[in-house]
Amino acid sequence: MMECYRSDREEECMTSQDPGETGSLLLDDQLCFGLYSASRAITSLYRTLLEPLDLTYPQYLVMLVLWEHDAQQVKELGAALNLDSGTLSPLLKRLEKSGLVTRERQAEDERSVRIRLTDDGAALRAKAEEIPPHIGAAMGLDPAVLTGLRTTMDRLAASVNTYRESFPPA
Amino acid sequence: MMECYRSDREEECMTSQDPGETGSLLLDDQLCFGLYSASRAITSLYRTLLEPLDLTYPQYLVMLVLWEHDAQQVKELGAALNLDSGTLSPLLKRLEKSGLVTRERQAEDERSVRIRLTDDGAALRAKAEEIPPHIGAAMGLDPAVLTGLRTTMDRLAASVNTYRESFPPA
DNA sequence: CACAACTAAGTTGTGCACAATGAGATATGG
DNA sequence: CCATATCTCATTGTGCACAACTTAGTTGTG
Repeated sequence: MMECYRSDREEECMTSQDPGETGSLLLDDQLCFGLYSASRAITSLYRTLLEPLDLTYPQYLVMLVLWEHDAQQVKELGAALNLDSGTLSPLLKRLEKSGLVTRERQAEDERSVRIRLTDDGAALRAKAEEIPPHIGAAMGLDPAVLTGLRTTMDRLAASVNTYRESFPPA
Repeated sequence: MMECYRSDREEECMTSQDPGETGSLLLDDQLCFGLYSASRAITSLYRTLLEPLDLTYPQYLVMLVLWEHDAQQVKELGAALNLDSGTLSPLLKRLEKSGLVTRERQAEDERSVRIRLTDDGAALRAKAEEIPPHIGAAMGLDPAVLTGLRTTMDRLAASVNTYRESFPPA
């Protein structure tokens, strides 16, 4: 896939020779597609690493948030991860069924549900400690590049979201 | 949430002052999560931009591949996009139902199915030309950074995939 | 107080991703 | 030749994402 693949009838390689062109249907998606591919590759690695913990990557993200700060509302988890209740509600039910969290309606505001780690959920943190080093090793980037990349990603997401929210421009 | 919250047993705030530290549960995911967020933000923008074309982002990617090179096998599309038939088969059926592609079994090898653009599918390219400029504007990165980022993403995906394929290391 | 506006969470429906499995076609070795 | 392995695609099942909608609770106003 990184080389130009031949179909059975023609060779139209060499399309990538137009570096200044950011508006073509060829080049446009090379960054977006690269990002999309990299994101899927990382999720795939997490799938392998998280299999012993019986967690998916989004579930692991929720656990990370809770390990940092227990007993949050669904709304707060959503704000932390940019996920809405349509994604979180079923995910949290699965975590509850796995015995890692509890879900209880708040007495003071019956609309909201507070998510708390169970003892098992809190204990799982120890096993999770083994994961970050693998991720670091897998990415194989030196810390400076890594830090810069994180900043760039944050800015990129912010910029893209701003653009989208003010769309259409008219 | 953007301030440092304490866990229930240690205070590991200020970890971002430890650039060599790639192994904590706090820091690890800041890059992976940033990537995941950026990828979703971009997909979300594509959703907005692609709505008039009645395409999803993965469908658009398939169309991009076909616009570059028509009449490919499912297997070839899969190689180009790193997607398997479990994802592509239903997606291609939806594109067929939309009238953008045709799917026909090859006579010379009854196992394979060749995907071809219809006239409508080929014509849609003109409308798609309007999309890349929006993406470029939304990302707001200068071309040099953009090119570097693309290279980094490719290397990252490759590195992560290599690591995952040779896992467990034993 | 009544009632509209708002909010938090859940539900429904669509469409990826991906593992696992299966069916049918083709290639290969004995 | 024929048994078996391999290949290509499709199917099934699970779990995100996300839009659109619903339900129930809360708040603000006249």
